[in-house]
Amino acid sequence: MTTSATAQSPPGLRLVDACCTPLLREPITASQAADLARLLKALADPTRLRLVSMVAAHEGGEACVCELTGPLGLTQPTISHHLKILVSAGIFTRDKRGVWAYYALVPSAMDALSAVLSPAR
Amino acid sequence: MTTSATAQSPPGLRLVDACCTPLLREPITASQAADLARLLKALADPTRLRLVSMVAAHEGGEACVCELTGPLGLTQPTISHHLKILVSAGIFTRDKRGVWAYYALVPSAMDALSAVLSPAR
DNA sequence: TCCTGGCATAGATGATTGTCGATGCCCACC
DNA sequence: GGTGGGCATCGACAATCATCTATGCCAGGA
Repeated sequence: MTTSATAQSPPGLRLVDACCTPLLREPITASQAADLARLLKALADPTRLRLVSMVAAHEGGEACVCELTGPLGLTQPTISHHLKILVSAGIFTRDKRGVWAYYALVPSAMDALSAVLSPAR
Repeated sequence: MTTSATAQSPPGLRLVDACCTPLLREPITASQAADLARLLKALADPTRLRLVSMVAAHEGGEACVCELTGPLGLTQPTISHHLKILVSAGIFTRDKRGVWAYYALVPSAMDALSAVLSPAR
């Protein structure tokens, strides 16, 4: 049984707030800009982009920390730190099974982000 | 005649590099991650997001600095600084006409970014 | 030619961030 | 109950960043 734990914030909530306002259609408000900037800031790092890419492409769509530390050439605490940021932003989910912590992508996250940034139709 | 000036880097070049690699399809390389992170970092700021939104929604798709300083409540040098970052990232173009400098969105920029972030089809 | 106004640059400063080593927690297995 | 390993947290440090004030540059009008 999967005991999901340590939900630091409603997953993807501020994402929904930032979403659905086309960005290029009309001037966004200050708070909308702040929310969207928080989400983009979580992605605007080479290590975190590689984490997203590796987890998404991994078999089963999930991976544990021990599988991510090696290829990136960074220490385990650093990887854990980046993963925490991605979870807080609503991009990743964390599922602790036994000793291992499995991280997986929230599909709607990248979907919504892509929609906000795409030119208004 | 529009005398475009101060092209600090090939506009949108590193954007094309980062583009066309779906991110979620297969693990991206370190240099691809660095390029994409540079682009995202240029957008991951509330002020710059509002600038993008305001310019895109402005009539004619362009705006001069004097039209952007007021609504944001920041000083003119700060706005110029953010605009320079957006131009360097290939997101904005700069066109100096007489005393005024007009900034406009590079359409393909947000297009490409949105495509990279969208789930692989 | 001398102002005036729009914009860019320079230098400084406080805040945020990415990374590390050290350590603590918790689960599973002897 | 003790032990080992996977992972998170803590504290520190260097680097980057967003913002400001002061100043310089340049085009257009008096």
